[in-house]
This record gives sequence, C-alpha cells and structure tokens, in this order.
Amino acid sequence: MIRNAQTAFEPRKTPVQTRSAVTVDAIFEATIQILLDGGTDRLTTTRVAERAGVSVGTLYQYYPNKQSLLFAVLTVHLDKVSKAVEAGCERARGRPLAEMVKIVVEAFVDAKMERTDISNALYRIAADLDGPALAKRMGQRTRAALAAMLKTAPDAVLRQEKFAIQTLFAAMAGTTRSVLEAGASPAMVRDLRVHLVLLCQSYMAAVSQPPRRHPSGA
Amino acid sequence: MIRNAQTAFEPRKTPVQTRSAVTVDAIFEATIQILLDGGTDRLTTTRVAERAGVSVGTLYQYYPNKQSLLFAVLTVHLDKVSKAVEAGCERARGRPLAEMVKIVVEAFVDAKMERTDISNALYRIAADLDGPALAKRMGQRTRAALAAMLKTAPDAVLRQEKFAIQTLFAAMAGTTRSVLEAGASPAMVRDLRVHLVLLCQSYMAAVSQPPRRHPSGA
Amino acid sequence: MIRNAQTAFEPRKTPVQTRSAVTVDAIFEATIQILLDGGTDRLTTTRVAERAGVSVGTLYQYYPNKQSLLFAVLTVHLDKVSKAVEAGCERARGRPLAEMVKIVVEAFVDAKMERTDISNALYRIAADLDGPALAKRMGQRTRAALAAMLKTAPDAVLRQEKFAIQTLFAAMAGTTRSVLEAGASPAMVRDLRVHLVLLCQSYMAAVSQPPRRHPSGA
Amino acid sequence: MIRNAQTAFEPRKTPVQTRSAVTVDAIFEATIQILLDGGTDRLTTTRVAERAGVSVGTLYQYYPNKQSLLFAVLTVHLDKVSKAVEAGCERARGRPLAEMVKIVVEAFVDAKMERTDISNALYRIAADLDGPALAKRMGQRTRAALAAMLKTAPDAVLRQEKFAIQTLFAAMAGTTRSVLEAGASPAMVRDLRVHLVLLCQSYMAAVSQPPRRHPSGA
DNA sequence: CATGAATGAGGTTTCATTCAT
DNA sequence: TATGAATGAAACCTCATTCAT
Repeated sequence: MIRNAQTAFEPRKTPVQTRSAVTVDAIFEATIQILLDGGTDRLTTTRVAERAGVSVGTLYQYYPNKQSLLFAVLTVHLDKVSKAVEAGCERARGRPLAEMVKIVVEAFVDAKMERTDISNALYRIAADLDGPALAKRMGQRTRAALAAMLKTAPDAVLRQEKFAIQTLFAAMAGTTRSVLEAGASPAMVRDLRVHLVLLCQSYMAAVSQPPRRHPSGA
Repeated sequence: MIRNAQTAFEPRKTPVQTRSAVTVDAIFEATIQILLDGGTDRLTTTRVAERAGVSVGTLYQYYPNKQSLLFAVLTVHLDKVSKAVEAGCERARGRPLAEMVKIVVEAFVDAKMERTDISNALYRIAADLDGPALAKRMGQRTRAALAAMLKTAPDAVLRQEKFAIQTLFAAMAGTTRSVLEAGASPAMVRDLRVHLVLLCQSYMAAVSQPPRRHPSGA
Repeated sequence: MIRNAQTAFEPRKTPVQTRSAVTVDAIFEATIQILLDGGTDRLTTTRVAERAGVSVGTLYQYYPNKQSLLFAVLTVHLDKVSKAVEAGCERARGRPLAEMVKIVVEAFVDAKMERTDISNALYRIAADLDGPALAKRMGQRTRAALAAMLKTAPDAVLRQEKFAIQTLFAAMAGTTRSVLEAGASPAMVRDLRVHLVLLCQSYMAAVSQPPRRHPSGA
Repeated sequence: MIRNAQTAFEPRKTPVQTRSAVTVDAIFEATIQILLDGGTDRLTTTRVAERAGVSVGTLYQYYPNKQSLLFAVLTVHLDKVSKAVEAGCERARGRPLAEMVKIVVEAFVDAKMERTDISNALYRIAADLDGPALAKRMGQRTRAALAAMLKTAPDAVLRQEKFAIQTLFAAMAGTTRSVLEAGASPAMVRDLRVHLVLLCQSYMAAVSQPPRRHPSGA
C-alpha cells in the first residue's frame, strides 16, 4: 500500500509537442494492457515503458513515480463512470422515483461493465493506492448528483436523505464490485443489472415517504 | 497479485506439539499487527518472523511461502465471518422473512465490524491473492446456509432463488466493504447496520411471493 | 570524482554576442545558486539550465559536459582569490616581513570569506574534480607572487625558500578551509583573521634570518 | 552531498557469528580498495559487495545504506588519528611547550601520512557526508586532549586558550590536507613534518606568555 | 542557434527464500 | 528443529547527454 502523504501526484508536465501526446497515450494504454494480461505484480514501470515503446526515462518525464501513473489511470476510469452516472441523473430529473433509480443504476452498471476486465484490473491497483482518497474523489461528485436528482422526484421524499444516499451509492458500487470480483459471466452481468435495479428501487422506496401535499385548493 | 496456479498453498505441517501451536499463533498475530501499523508493503516475511519472535527459517517451516501465510490469515477471518452468518441462519430458521434477513445481516455486519481495522487490512491483502478463489471459499458455504434458511420462511418463497441469494450476498458483502474502505466512523457503522437490514429486507421482499397454500382441508 | 583524462574541458565557445554572454552568466549564477540551496546532488545539468532560464541543449552549447561547467565555476572563484592575493603581494613589496605577511594573509582570508557560503559550496564540488590539477592552477601563480614579494623584504631572508613558501601557502589555505568547513560563525571568522596572521607571521619569522649586510662602505 | 538529517546511520547489526565478522571486514576493506583505484564515482554499493566477495544483499544487512558505510569507514580512520593524537598528548604532559607541540604534531602527521593514499581517498568521501558533523566528531575529542595537555606545560600559559587551540588544530589538519591533496611526494612529506612542527611551535609561542610565578618564598 | 523530448545505463535498495551451522 | 547469514533477481528512479524539430 502506498500512502499518499503530501507527495506530488500530479503528472509532471502537460505535453506541448504532438510527439509528447502520443507518448502519454501509449504509456496509458500500455499500463492497462499489462494489468490485463499480467496482474498487479507484472506491472512495473520498466515493463510499462517497454510495452509503450518508450524508455523508462520518458515515462518518468510524465509521471513522477509509479503511483502517479496508477493514480492517473484510475482517475480516468473513475471519472468516466462518474460522468456516466451524472448524465443519468440529468436525464432522470423529474421522473418518478423508481424510474430514476432504474436509469441511474443502469448507467452505473453499464459503465462499469463495459469492460469487465479493465474494471477488475483497476480494483486491484486501487488497493495499492489510498482507499479513502479515491473513494472521496469518486463518491463526492456522484453523491451530489444523486442528491440533486432525488429532490426532483415528484412522488417521494427521502428520510435521512444524506445517509440514504450514501447507502444507495455503497450498495451500487459494492454489489457491483463483489459480482465482478467473483468473475462474473456475461449472463450474470445481465442478471445483476436487473436485480441491482430492483434492490435499489426497493431500498429507496423503503426510505421514502409520499411528499407532503401542498395545501392547494380546499 | 499472486496467482496460485498449482503451487501448494496448504500450510506445511499441522502443529501437533504445543510449542508449535504457540509459534504458529505468534506468527499469525504478528502478521496482523504488522498489517495494522504498517500497511501492505511493510508486510515482509522477515518482519513477521521478527515480530513473532522467531526466525525466518522457522516461519518457512510452517508456511512454504508468503502467499500461504496470507492465505491462511485471510481464511481464518473469512471462516469466522462465515460461521457467524451460518449461526445466524441456524437461529433464524422458521422465522418470518424480514426477521430472518435482520438476523443474518446483523450477524454479518457485526462479525465484519468487530475489528474494522483488521477487516480493512485484510481487504488489502485479499487484492494480492486470487480474487475468485477467495470469493468462492467464503461465498459457497454462506450461500448454501442462506438457501437452507430461506426455504424455512413461512411467509415467503423466492423467485429466481439462486440468483436472488447471490445478489443478497453480494449486496451484504459489497456494501459493507464500500463503507469500510471509505473509512467509516463508528456512527456510520451503526447507521450502516440499520440501513443494510432495510436494504436487504426490501430486496428480499421484492423478489419473494407469498407461499402457495397447501390444499389442506377443503 | 571525475578524472579528466584527455577530455576537452575547455568551454566550447567563447561568447562574442551579447546574448551569449548573458546566457553564460545566467548559467554560471544558476550553478552557484543551486549549489547553495541544494547541495552537490541537486546539481544536475537539467536543473541548472532550468534555473538559468535556458534549455539543457543551450547549456551544452557552452559547456561540453558537466565537469567543464564545474571546472569553469571553480576556476573563476580561484582566480578571484589568486588575484586578490597577487594584488596584496604587489602592495606589500618592500615592507617589513611581518607587515607583508599581514597584508597577504588578510587579503586571502577576506577574499575567501567574502561569501563563506559560496566558498564552502565550492569546496564540495572541488572534491568531484581533479584535486592536484586544481591545486596547481591556483597554487603556482600564488606561490610565485609570494616568492617575488618576499624577496623584497628589507628585514629578512628566507631559509629553504621554496619549501617555506609552500608551507606558508598550505597553512593559509588549509587552515582557512578547516575553519570554513567546520561551519564558522562570523565571530570565528574575525578571530581567524587575526590568528592566521599571527600564525603565518611567527612561522615566517622562524624560517627567516636577518639579511646579510651588503659590505657597503668600509 | 548527503545530509545527515535524522536517519539511522548506525550499522545495522553487530556480527555475532564468526562468519559475519569476516564479511564485515571484507566489505570494509573492499570499500577502501575501490576508493583507491577507482575514485568516488566508481564507489557503488554493488561494486563494493562484488569486490568483497559477497552479495549486495549481504552488504545491506550490515549497513542500512551507502552513507552509513562511508560513515563507518571514515569514522574508523578519524578515530585512529584521534587516538594517535591523544596518545601523543598523554606522552607529552609536563614537557616544555615546544616539545609538546613537536610530539603532538608529529603524532598527527605520522598518523595521517601512514597511508597517504587512504587519507586522500577519505578526504574525497568526506565531501559527500556532512562536513560539520564529521569535523565535530573528530575535533572535539582532539581539542579536549590538547587543552588538557597544554595546561601542564611548565613554561607557558595560553592567552585566548580556546581559540588558540582551535587555530592550532585547524592549522595542523588543514595544512596537512592541503599538502596531501596537492599530491605530496615522500620528500615533501618529510619536509612537511619538520615545518609543520615549526609552524605550530612558533604560533603557540606567540600566543603564550610565561606563567605567573608562584609568590613562593622570598 | 535554441529547444526539450527521448534515451538507457546504471545506481541504490528490498525481500522472498535457502541452507550450513 | 531453529537459526539467521547469505543470496541475487528485480524494482524504482535519476541524469548526463543527444538530436529532430
């Protein structure tokens, strides 16, 4: 486990020349490839560089250390998933609660499952980085989006809003992870999609109550 | 990640003499201690031996390699949790579905949360071992116990039984993990306990139907 | 230690255009700055170039390799000190021995102590260059100047002149170095100045004898 | 330059088995050998181990890092010199000032000059360690011994005792160093021995005064 | 001329594992 | 059986230097 401390994790330089951009992409791709067919301990900076067709030195011009490379790769993935969920939240605004949950959960699962191999590989490297830090990075944004969306539900209002959302998110992410790590078959993925929707819908229903009617009329 | 392939993972000898038992225990305890205050990368065989008060040579007499040590430690933990759940299942036989779920989920959460630090540490070493293998080890037994218990519910019968149980288990384990890895405070743990029960209860209710009445009488 | 062997140590081109002169100065200054706040192992060509506001490539246009840069920086410093001593020698011609020594030693100490931080930093890089070569560079000139001056002393003539001068110089340089490297405080520097004069004066007196009187008259 | 900071510099373990003692000695000797025929930058831990006929790993069992190895080598040398001087001080107690100085200076020069090659090599590695720290290590003890000895001189008492001793020591050490680094020939060494005695004697005489007579009798 | 991306040998250090004592 | 010294492959990372743009 590599604890974050205060070290600079930021990539070292932003490529200005075209050549650099190509290099950075190659490194990125190589990292994932190696992770896929080698596992965590084949993932060495030397090997990544080799696979990317550059020298180690070059790799270190862009990433100050191994963690920063892993961090970058992970971040890109998490951001993609976050964006997918946020987009789902946007689309689902104003719909009934059950529908909302369906849209969002499906967006999440689809994003995660698009490449189950990559998702799985990334779970493994996540363990070597600072857990809480990453959880925050991804969780915060997503939970905010969920909260905003849920307020627009016409048919329900949450009790213990904050914690309910946390649980909802933990259930989505955790259940998916468990299934993935168990080595899910495509069939299982399909089923998961359906059942996770059900799971989240029923939970949300359970922690909601009908909105207070406006004393309109009468 | 250390893939096991065909290597012998079994501990080398089962301690028969008292002296050995003490040694093994010390090694065991040392492993966890180091994990707790050092993180994954302080966890070296030498350090474990040192902390346990034995020589590395001795350690290797009981565990043929590092993985086998980690595997053993993890196994003990998982078995403890499994047993707790199984005991819960036993206790819950014949009760109404909601009650069943409550008992089982609480048993699981309590077992995991008894020492959140240890649970967290073990999540980290789990990443370095073979995921699916471990999932199986723990999952199989537990799911069997759940299945047996659920059949005794007087008020509900599951649809898609097998997959529902898988999802139930993934939700329990995954959600708990997510919360733990985010660095849960004691307060959050308490809330989790309550909400995870709710989550599982509502899901189980959703995938159940009232039992077909026996055409008794009439 | 980088032994020079046959490598070209001379700077590559002498700047004729103003732009070049500015560049060279910047590199020079940067080298010292880095040495001051980083120590020997932060002193990399890349860093020097960066701090100087030019590219590494440019640096290598003026200095064919790292040593040549260090050599140049050191040389400038040594020349400055040499010049100060030579000027002292010039001023002191014809004076009594004790006065001569006072003037010269003070000139030397003042030159070295003007920036104790820089002197210290340069001692460090000197170790990475060829010791004897540098000693010669500085020593020869200075000893010649000392010899010429001492011949004009009206009140004394040296025995074993050559070696006495060598010792005088070694004592001046060595003692000063020892004090500096010990991390001299300003107060110590003041004291050193006084005592080094005393030291050299008494030594010179001890190795001198009254001049043979010219058989003038009688 | 490797600054000391707070890192453990102490050797890692004291050899208990005979085998270890042999190993440690071999490493020690190898370090010096490499320094002698290679210079500072051939001095790598790998090369030292190789020359010592052990593996790098073994080296690191005894020295936690490169500096600690250098530090140890240097320390042994400095201690040897210190001891020689202290022994000289002991022997010289009660003698007249000039004799005292002669004994001590010769003890120092002889110790340093016993192996000029080694002394020179060590000057070079000293630059890569923390200057002041080392100066203290050696200087303190020696100055204390000098002070104690000088108090027993029957024919002189020092003015500004503390600073005079500091200067005396700096002159001894510094002058010797200068001569050595200039690549002294055996002949020069002989001369240095004589002249350094003279130098120190005349300085000490200059900063002394006859002792106040006890108003005994008359 | 200047730039700065790329190189890659080589440095320090760790650590699972063995085996003579 | 226990010990712990020894091993050495392999990891991470730096930096002097080059050369296409």
